[in-house]
Amino acid sequence: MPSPLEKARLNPDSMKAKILAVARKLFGDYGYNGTTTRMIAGKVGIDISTLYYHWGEKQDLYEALITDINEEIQLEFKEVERNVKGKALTERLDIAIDILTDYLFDHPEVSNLILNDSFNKSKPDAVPDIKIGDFTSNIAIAMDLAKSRANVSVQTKARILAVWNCVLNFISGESFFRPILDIDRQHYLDTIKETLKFIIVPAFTKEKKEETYGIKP
Amino acid sequence: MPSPLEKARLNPDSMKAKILAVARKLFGDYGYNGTTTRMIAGKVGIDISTLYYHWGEKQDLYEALITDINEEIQLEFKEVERNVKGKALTERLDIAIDILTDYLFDHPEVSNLILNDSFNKSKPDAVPDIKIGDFTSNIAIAMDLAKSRANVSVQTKARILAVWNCVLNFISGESFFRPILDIDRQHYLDTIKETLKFIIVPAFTKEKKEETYGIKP
DNA sequence: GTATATCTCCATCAATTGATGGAAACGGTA
DNA sequence: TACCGTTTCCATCAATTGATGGAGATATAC
Repeated sequence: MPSPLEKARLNPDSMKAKILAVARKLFGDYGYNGTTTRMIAGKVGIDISTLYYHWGEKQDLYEALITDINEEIQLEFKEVERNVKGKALTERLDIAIDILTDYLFDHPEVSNLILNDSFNKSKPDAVPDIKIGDFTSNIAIAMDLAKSRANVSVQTKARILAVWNCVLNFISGESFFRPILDIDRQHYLDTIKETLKFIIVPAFTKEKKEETYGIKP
Repeated sequence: MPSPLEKARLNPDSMKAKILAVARKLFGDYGYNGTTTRMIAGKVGIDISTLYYHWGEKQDLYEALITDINEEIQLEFKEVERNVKGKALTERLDIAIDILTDYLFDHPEVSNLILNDSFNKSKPDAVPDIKIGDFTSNIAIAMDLAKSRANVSVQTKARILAVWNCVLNFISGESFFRPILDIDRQHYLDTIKETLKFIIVPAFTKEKKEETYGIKP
C-alpha cells in the first residue's frame, strides 16, 4: 500500500501533488510561521478545506514535505556517488560541486527549507529534521576523504558541512548576493561553482597530500 | 538629541534596552513571524502594552534591532581592519577569522538575524536590510585583496561572501552541527576556526600568487 | 438512471496576535 | 500633602489563522 507521499509522487497532476509543490515553494520562501494554509490554498486555487481534506493539519503537510525533500537529497547524493566513482580527488570534488549546485539551483526551495529547518526554532517540535548529518559521513566515503564510515574525522566532517552550507547559502541568498555581485543568473551560477571549486579544491587536495605524507594528524 | 536607539544604548538597565536585548534573542531564535510581542513582553516580565509604550509597533522594534546590529557589525569590521593593518596575507586572514568568529560566537543571535534577514521573505517589506553588501568591498580592501574599492572583482567578492556565510552558518547552526560532530562547545569553536582557516587560507593565498604571477585573470 | 464514494466549497469556530484606551501605580517636586 | 509627568498594567478590539462540519458537486460503478 503506497504512503500518501508515494501516491502524490505517482501522479504529479493529482491535487495532493499540486498542493505539495506549492507548499514547498511557499514554506521555502516564507518559513513555517510565515506561510498560512490560506496562502497555499490560494496559490493552488482551491478552498482551504480542500487542502485540509487532502493533507490534514498544516504540520502534517510540512512533515510530508520534509520527508519528500530528504528522499530527494538522498537520491542526489547517490547520483554524485555514481559519477565520482574511480575519478581522481580533484575531479571528484568538481563533479560533486557541479551536480549539487545544479540540483539546488533548480530547486531553490530545497536550500531555503534546509536552512530554515536547521537554523530556526520556529517550527513545531514534532516535525522531523532534514537529515543532513546522516549524509556527512557518506559523502566523506564517496569522496574518499575517509577509509570507513566510522573513521571520519571531526575535521573532515566539519569541512564537508562548510562546503555544503556554502552551496546552500549561495542558492538561498541569490536575491541577496546577486545584486551585490551585479551579474545575471547564468553568470551567477558559474561564479558560485567557480568560487566553491576555487576555495574547496586546494583545501581538500592539500589535506590529502598531508595525510599521504603523514604531516597532519 | 539622542535617537531612541542611542538612548537605549546609553543605559543598559533601562526598560527600552532590556526589551531590545530580549527581542534580539527571540527574533533571532524564532524569526520575525515566529516571535510574538507577547513572547517578548513575557520574557522581559512586563505587560505587552508596556512594550508598545516603549517601542511602538512590532515592526519598529524589529527595525531598531536591525539598525543596532548593523552598527555593531560595522564596528567589528573596523576592529578587524585595525588589527590586520600591515600584516602578511595569511596572518590577516587568520586574524579576521578569529575576531569575527569570536564576536559571532558570543552573539549568536546576530548570525541568526542576518541569515533570516537575507534568506527569507517572511518579514515586512518596509524593514531595512542588514547591509552586508556594503561591507564586502571594504573587507576586500582591508584584506588587501583588491587595490581600490571600485576594482573589487566579482570573484573576490564572491569568495568573501562565501567565507562570511561559512562563519554565520557554523554559528547559527551550532545546535545542528555540534551533535553531528559530537564535540563540546569550546572544541566546536576551535574546529570552526580551524576549518575556516584550512579552507580559506590556501584558496586566498593561491589566488594571491596567481595574481602576482599573472596566471589567473 | 440511480446509488455510492470521492472531492470541493461555504459558513463558521476558537485561539492567537497586533494593537490601543484608560485607569492605576510610581517618583520626584514644591 | 498635593501635584504632575512618567511608567505600568488591565480590559478589550479587530484581524488573522488553524481547523472542522456539512451541504453540494462530480465522477464511477452497477
